[in-house]
Amino acid sequence: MPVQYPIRAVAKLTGITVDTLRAWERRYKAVIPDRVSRGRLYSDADVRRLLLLKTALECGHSIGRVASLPDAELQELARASFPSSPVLRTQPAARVDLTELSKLRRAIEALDSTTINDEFSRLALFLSPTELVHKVVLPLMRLAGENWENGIYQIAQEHLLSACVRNLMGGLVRLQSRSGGVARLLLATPPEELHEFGILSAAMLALEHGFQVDYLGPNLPAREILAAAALRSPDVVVLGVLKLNATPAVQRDVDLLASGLPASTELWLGGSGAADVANGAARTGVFVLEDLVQFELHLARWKSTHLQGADA
Amino acid sequence: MPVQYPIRAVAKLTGITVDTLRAWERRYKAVIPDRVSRGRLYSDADVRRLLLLKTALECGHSIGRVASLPDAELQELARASFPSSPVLRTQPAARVDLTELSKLRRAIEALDSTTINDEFSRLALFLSPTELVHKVVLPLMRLAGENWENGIYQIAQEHLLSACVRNLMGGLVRLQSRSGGVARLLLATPPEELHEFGILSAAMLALEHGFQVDYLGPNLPAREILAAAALRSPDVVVLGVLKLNATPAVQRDVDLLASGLPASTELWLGGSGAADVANGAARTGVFVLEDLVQFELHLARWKSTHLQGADA
DNA sequence: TTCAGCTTTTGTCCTTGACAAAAATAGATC
DNA sequence: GATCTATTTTTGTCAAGGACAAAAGCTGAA
Repeated sequence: MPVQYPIRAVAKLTGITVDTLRAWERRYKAVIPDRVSRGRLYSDADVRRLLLLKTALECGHSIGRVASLPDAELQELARASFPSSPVLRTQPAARVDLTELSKLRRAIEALDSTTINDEFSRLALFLSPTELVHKVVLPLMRLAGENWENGIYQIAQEHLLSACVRNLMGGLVRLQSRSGGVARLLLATPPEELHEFGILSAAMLALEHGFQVDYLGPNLPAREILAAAALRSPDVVVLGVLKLNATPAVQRDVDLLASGLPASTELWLGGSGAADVANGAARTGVFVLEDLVQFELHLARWKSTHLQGADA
Repeated sequence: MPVQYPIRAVAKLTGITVDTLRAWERRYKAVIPDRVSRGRLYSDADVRRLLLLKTALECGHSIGRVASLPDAELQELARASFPSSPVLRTQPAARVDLTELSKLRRAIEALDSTTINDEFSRLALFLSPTELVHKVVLPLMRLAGENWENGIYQIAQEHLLSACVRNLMGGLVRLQSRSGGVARLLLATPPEELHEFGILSAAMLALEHGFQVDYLGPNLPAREILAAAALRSPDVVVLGVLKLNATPAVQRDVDLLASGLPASTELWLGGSGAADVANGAARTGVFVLEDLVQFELHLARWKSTHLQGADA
């Protein structure tokens, strides 16, 4: 059941004027939407193609040249982000250029949310979700984390980047939700945690490994997390605990979770402060994962032990 | 020297489609812009009149009835129906929205972010930004706000809904970013504020009115906001101050902003606690806007007085 | 009153033609 | 060969008027 969009919706979706959409069709037959008695109906594939065409234009090509190219070539073209002449294209562009990241970095520093979102969606056009996570999002977040520690970034930058990444996450969630999902994870941090990056990165990684993710965000008291767990009945609750010296309040929150969650639900504690608070929580199914590498390993292990069949 | 706008700029400025603008002129001669060799040129007065017509429509009048009224009567008409909570007016509205909203409400209660995002983006295709804001986002937020006070909703629900609305905003930002926008707004709340809803709604409304919006999110100390303002050099800084009894800390933050911002930057304080903290801030360009209705009015006023800049 | 049917209103989409700003090309001069 | 100007092509945007369907308004009957 192919979803179809009327022209105005496509204009919204792609940011291309209705005038231009019609002109492209009339002159170059860039896309040929279905027609009903009154009006055009664009398919998902049409919209994707239009987005590709748009990025090609942004790379300096002219519509007349690229309008009739097949989709595959357009995709390739989008990879070559630089407006160099198509002939001189020397890079197979298998990986993301450093300049891409520096462009994003500058946008973050300048609090320029428009550019960040634009770049993200551009990259999402030709990177697989896996690549997107590993080559763009995680490096950026690591970088941001470091800069934060060095006092270069400020809260505003963290908020902004987090918001944009969550944006992206929304897209990934939609892709993932089709294939059933390996298992359901619920992620949050208790109050008093300074950063959202860690738990957000974890959420991205889990998504990318095919898990269903409920990302509740930072700053949630244990009572709330328990209530959410009751609603969503996840297989695992992941708690980000970054602080090294846990306050009694945080300790109590962790204990509350450990004892309040049903026995069938595992509790994973992530972050450098995780080991400290885990000691108090005597309970099976509690795991300490000090960094994202351990977290990812654990995800893989979980998959292999809890799944017999292969997944997509 | 009368600045004049081409039709597309007017469409962006007023939120009225180019088709509709032409139809109104053709059928009712609602406004008669100047003509040059090619295309219409609307004056500031024309734009103001169109804005008045639009508010008249939003008050339930039909275009055929009001199109030929003189400006003064339109103004009267808008004033007459505005003070009685124009947006919140329990309209006959659409019955469809009720089922839509209840579906969304269930999704929020169940913390089902996938469904929320899907519904939002689906609605965004068929509703104009105006409708989206007034008929979906604001009612939901109001509902959520109430339920929060009654203890039905919890922090998790607020976080989730805020995140999804921000997602939506991201989409609007991209659409709006094209033609420079009317003016640049920077929105945030100081620390200790409980809710993000108010300032988030304000951001949506501003976007919908064609302003460029930098949404920094909740919980930002004045120092950060000042730093961000230095980076983005906005025309207006909007600060959400919901709490009724301002703590000294909040008061100090507001004072810091009032004195730290350049003279050319206005400071708008929104929320029920705004009046309290504004007293201390002796400075021109400080405005107190107690609710979203006032905020929207102020936006419209700002547009009609400051409309003179060039556009792309 | 309420409700089914009819009429008017009104927003949106269509097509074709046109124009101007920008880009590309060609030609001329140093 | 390089630089500059003039001409052609490309391409986004606007216009006019016709058309249609969903919504709103209106009618008369139950």
